[in-house]
Amino acid sequence: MASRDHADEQRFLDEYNPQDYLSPLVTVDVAIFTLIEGRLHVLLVQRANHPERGRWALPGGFIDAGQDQALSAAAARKLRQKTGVTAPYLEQVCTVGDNARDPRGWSVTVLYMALMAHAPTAAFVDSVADTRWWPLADAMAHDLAFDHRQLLAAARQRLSGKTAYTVLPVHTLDTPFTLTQLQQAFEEVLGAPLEKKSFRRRILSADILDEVGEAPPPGGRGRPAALFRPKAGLEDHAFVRVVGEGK
Amino acid sequence: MASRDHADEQRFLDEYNPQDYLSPLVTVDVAIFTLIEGRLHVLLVQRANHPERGRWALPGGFIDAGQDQALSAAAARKLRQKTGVTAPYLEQVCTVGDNARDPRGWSVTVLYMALMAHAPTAAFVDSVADTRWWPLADAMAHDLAFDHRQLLAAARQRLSGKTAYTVLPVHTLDTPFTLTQLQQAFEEVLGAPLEKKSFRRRILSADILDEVGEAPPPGGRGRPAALFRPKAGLEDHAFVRVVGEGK
DNA sequence: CAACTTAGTGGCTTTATGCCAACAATAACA
DNA sequence: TGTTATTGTTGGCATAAAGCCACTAAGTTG
Repeated sequence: MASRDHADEQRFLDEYNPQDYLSPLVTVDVAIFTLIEGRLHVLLVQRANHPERGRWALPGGFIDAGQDQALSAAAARKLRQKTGVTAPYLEQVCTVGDNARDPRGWSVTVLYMALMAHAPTAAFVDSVADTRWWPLADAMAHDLAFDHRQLLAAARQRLSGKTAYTVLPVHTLDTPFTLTQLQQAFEEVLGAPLEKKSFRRRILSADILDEVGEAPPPGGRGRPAALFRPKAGLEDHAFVRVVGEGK
Repeated sequence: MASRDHADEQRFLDEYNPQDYLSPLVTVDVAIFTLIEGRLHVLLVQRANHPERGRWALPGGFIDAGQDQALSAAAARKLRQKTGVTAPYLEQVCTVGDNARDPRGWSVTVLYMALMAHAPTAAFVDSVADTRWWPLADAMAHDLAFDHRQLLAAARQRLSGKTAYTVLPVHTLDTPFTLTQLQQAFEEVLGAPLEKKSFRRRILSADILDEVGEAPPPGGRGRPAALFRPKAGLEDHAFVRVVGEGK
């Protein structure tokens, strides 16, 4: 009976033709964030094809059934094509699907968020046509393709939300970095100032950074600062309490 | 030029035929949790069709382009069909997609998690064929269809993770409830005992419940307990700190 | 060496939770 | 009508992690 059922299933699969069923369009989009001169930026691409040709949009597109083993691989591929980066911080944010967001009909997009340091990507991004880093506020104010404005807002919210109890902004910095730089990254992401002593105590007592030397002070003025490098596995670290509830 | 482009796009859309493009299969699955006699249960359905016929699986299936306006509507529909419940707590968990999870080829599933009280659903669920509440541990130990074991694990993890800083388990109880019942729901979800005083202080000072009377003690023994009903908007409440870090 | 600038710390306050013991309200029972 | 058992509720101090603010440290510039 089990084997009978198995033969049954085999026959079903042999006769199965994907063309017979109409699936929604499935895309993957990535909101790639970085810090440039201390400000949050997001990577946008000007659409070369219909629909919404000419509009700026999040990098993304269809899944390549031949190339992509899984959704996250598809997201990583899009990201690699636009930035050259192969191992960024990459996290799934959410999936949006309905019959109105794309003129072609029912469509589904899986949204990812990525973080990376700017310096190593700058040259590559410059070389990719119709692709550039936008200051986040400008991007949010702009009229993006499809529902990408909402997608961007969702990614941004995930970023700040998670920054409250993790060390996500680490991934937007070049290593090594100083604690002041890290704090500024947090402040930019959270959109609010943090208290120096509390911040340093929180980060240092979490034991997630290795001290790796000293940096000359920025602008040549002031005391040199200790440099740190993230320890392995720090993306898993979750604080028991949220940061920045004072004032 | 703008209108030229617009006409251009119109022509593109007129000529667009979805059949020309091969999209992955898209399904929506829902992990529906409830408490029965204090223990976490999940709703499973025995598959009536190939593939994986006869295996138990999470309720779910294809999007109905005619009926479903959006992904969340599709999830709500599946849930309504199996439980009769129209307004449960429903949250998107994640989306899994690859070329190996379904024998028919590249497939994507959007996983939702739902919470509901048991009593109002019991009769309806009983009346639906091939559908029943499984104790969570049994379900996890069972050989479910496709990758539903992993999906179930992901939903379960979201549930306990979020319970640490919200009041999610409220949605698994009939209203009104006592604080002891709520605490027991938390403990079952978290898999660890909580301290009575801390728990009560935390919940009460959050000001998210309305006191609505008194309940006779369970089993007729002991002091009667105050009854509470959740205030509107309590799903948004997030505590600044995680619960249950002691011992 | 004084003035300025940025990094880092001391130490007290505040907030939220952990912990444990006491107290309160009911039912069953002697 | 106590007495005991059972469950709900609260008091009060200890502890953990943050907030706050002033002060010290280590450089540069002139």
